[in-house]
Amino acid sequence: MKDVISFLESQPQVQKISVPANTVICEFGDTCQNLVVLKAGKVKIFRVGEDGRRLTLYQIYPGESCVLTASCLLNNKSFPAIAITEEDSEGYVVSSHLLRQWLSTEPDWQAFIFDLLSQRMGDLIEKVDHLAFDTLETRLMQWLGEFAHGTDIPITHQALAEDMASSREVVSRLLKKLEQKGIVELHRGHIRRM
Amino acid sequence: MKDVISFLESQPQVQKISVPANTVICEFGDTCQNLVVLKAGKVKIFRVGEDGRRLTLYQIYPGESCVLTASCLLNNKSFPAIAITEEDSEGYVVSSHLLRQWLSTEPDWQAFIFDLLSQRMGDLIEKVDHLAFDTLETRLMQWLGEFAHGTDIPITHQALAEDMASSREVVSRLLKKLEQKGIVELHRGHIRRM
DNA sequence: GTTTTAATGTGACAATTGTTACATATCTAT
DNA sequence: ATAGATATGTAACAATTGTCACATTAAAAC
Repeated sequence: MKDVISFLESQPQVQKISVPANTVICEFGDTCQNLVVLKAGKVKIFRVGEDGRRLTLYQIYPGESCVLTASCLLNNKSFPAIAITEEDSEGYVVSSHLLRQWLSTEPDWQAFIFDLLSQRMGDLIEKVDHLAFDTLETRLMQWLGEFAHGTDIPITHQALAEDMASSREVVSRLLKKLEQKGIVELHRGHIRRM
Repeated sequence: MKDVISFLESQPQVQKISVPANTVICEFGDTCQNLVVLKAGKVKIFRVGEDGRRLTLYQIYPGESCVLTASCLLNNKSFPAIAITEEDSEGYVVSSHLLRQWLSTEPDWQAFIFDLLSQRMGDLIEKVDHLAFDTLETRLMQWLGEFAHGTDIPITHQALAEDMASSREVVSRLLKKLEQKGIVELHRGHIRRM
């Protein structure tokens, strides 16, 4: 639930960990040993295609944890993506053993894990949906739509393209189109929703 | 685990249900009341885009259950897809209440549910991956590759196209290409892997 | 203030996928 | 055997996306 953090704080077995920004936490194929619940910072989980193109699967914010890690731990699979801190981050380290134990003994922990799993399941289905049915322009608008009107969204076209497994030129082109429609204003390094 | 069926058989509270082939079990937006564990038959879960195009998310075989339903039940969300029986099917009906209760009291049930969740999570990530990085031709080959060489795969181009959110003509065209490469043999109503 | 670096703009063209509009072939029912 | 009905083939064209090759511009570093 929302208060995993305070629960974890109260557990003496649980270690804290700090990781600087832009650090690879999990490589593709890694065997996960622990589940980390994020206390502060931001982590991005993405896949890399054979040609190097990337696709962001989801991001992890404070109070959340990585569903893929949980899935790996619970099924002894290897990590099927890459995880990188986008900001200086800290979190609580929960061993595979504790994860399982608490699932039986701590209803709140169980709820937290289930919430995690089904939340991300929904995210992934949405992602599948957008990839299968929507044009890149629609997906771009959808991405931008997650920010409030009048917001300066700090992102480069390159980063946006990587997020969507597309290329910079295509994203630039489409953004220009959106600017002509009056939906955004383009500036170097940031995009403003109108 | 593998023996949910015998576990469920031993529970007097659990009702059985039979559904004929090609019946819609869950509509988009439905509120799920029960989790059904499939005993026999086959169920397909798919999304429908605005233009009517479909995309199969996954299929459910005996001994399995619908992860989306579980996710809905555990988080009180509405069903985000459509479920249809592809064959005459029967299953065990587990109420939301029992589902939760057993999660605390029955380790095997807990394992079954977690397995379900993380298995499908993996499937969805694969699906995202293919949609984002692979051409339709690659996806077709991958689909066909799940069958043994020399197998007659009973499917029409139309059905294949629907499965991949594409159109019949494109699939026909690509299949022809694969036939010329000697990868498949095309016949009316079935495709033979070589 | 120049220089350097990073970000963006753009045109031309290729590849993939979708659409339209039929033709043809193969099964099924009578 | 003939008449639907269903499945497949295919050509021509449009739309979307990707790629290449640069030009331009804004910010950062010196």
